[in-house]
Amino acid sequence: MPDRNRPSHSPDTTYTISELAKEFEVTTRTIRFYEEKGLIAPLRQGQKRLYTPADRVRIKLILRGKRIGMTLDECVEVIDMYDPAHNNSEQLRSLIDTVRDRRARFLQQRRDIDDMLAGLDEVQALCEQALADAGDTQ
DNA sequence: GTTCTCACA
DNA sequence: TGTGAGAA
Repeated sequence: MPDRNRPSHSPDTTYTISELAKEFEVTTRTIRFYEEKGLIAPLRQGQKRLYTPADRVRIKLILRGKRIGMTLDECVEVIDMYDPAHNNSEQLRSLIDTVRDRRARFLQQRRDIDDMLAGLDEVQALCEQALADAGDTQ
């Protein structure tokens, strides 16, 4: 546990793989797997991996994307949009299109989830009504 | 505890 | 999309 005494918001804080694994409730194996897939690129201190706050954010984004059903490749696409590695105006226009497209897909996904939740509300209401009716006849 | 690689689903 | 095992 390096930087035990450094404030967690310090920009040069680093994390070990086990710290991040514990924090995000994944195995160290999983974090190495993400690295192998090119989703993160931690620093090295000899053989040991050292994760920067930026690496930590990337892992957080990966796991968030995963929770909403995105593939790792899709996570990469979204994460890369945060990267200001694009410079010329043609690339920037292209990025705006990508963001627009991604936004549209997220919005559709949100509408789908809302509809599914509404469906669950109906099912639950029916169940509760059925229980209440059964109670009346006993 | 961490690294890597190979196999496996 | 990961996990488990074995060896270093």
